[in-house]
Amino acid sequence: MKNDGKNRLETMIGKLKGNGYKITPQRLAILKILSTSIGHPSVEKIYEQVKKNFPTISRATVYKNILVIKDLGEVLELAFSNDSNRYDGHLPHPHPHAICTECKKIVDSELEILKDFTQKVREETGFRIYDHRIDFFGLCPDCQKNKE
Amino acid sequence: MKNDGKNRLETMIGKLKGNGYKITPQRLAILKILSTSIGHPSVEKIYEQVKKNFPTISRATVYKNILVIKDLGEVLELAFSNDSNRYDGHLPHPHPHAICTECKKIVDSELEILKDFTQKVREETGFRIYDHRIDFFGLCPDCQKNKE
DNA sequence: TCTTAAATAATAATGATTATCTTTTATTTG
DNA sequence: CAAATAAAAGATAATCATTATTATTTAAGA
Repeated sequence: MKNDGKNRLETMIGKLKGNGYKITPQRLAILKILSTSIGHPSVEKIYEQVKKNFPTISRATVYKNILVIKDLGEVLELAFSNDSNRYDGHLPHPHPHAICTECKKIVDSELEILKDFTQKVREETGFRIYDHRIDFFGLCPDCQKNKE
Repeated sequence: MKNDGKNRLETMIGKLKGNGYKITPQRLAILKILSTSIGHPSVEKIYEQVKKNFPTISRATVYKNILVIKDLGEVLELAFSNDSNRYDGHLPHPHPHAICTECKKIVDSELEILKDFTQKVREETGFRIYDHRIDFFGLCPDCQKNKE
């Protein structure tokens, strides 16, 4: 059973309060976006969104809030070297993604064989593994159509 | 049967010549390092190495050469957002890696189930997939020992 | 050997993210 | 409820790997 945005938001707020963080209006606005977005927004996207209600907000505020929420394990950061980071506050645990190289869309994936996979890597390399990053790159259905 | 460094080097040189690129001493030195290293060196590591024989070499030369070789598909680039890129000229096709978060060691992995994995993502998302990036993060055996 | 397009080397520019610092504000406590 | 204070916001500067630029040098074919 997946958490809906409401529950995610409450979880996030609870975690922040429990760790002594204040709930400011700007922070709340950022939390709302992170908890409800399934499109893996960038800082810029979040900034533009929040700006509608808080015209004086600074990009730095968005960055700092995301850092706090990330450190509490409530948002997954997908960092790219040549593009801005993208954030998933809806499914904050590592999971595979399909990334469209054309429109930069990012789609979640849930794969059962992932556990076997991790176990195999463990056996093969002797690493103690505690995180992963699995991205598949290609064309999403929309962009495939547009290329015809 | 894996290519040894020698064969890899010859393959790279052939591809460069075949595409009208000149073989300069600096370029050759970079090719040699890329073709023989199994440790996934960074630009800085390559730069320091080449500098021993070519004290006046510029970092820009290393960057530009890697770009050329990468565009010819002869080196795999592993880009990180908070760390320098790392390069694999030994196995230039996408494959899973185990990355030590302590010492930054990068170990190759060959996994058979990868094909099933990719097929599953294809079915699940409708993407036309042509590339992937699979990283497992953790502690390598050496760093596990040092933590005891 | 000469020619010329490409490569090198030095340096400036880029751009996302982080750091710094002052002002403002959420929350606690008397 | 007001005052105190620690944290957050906002503005702006700094960072740092990578890319772009430009003048000089050089590999390789004629």
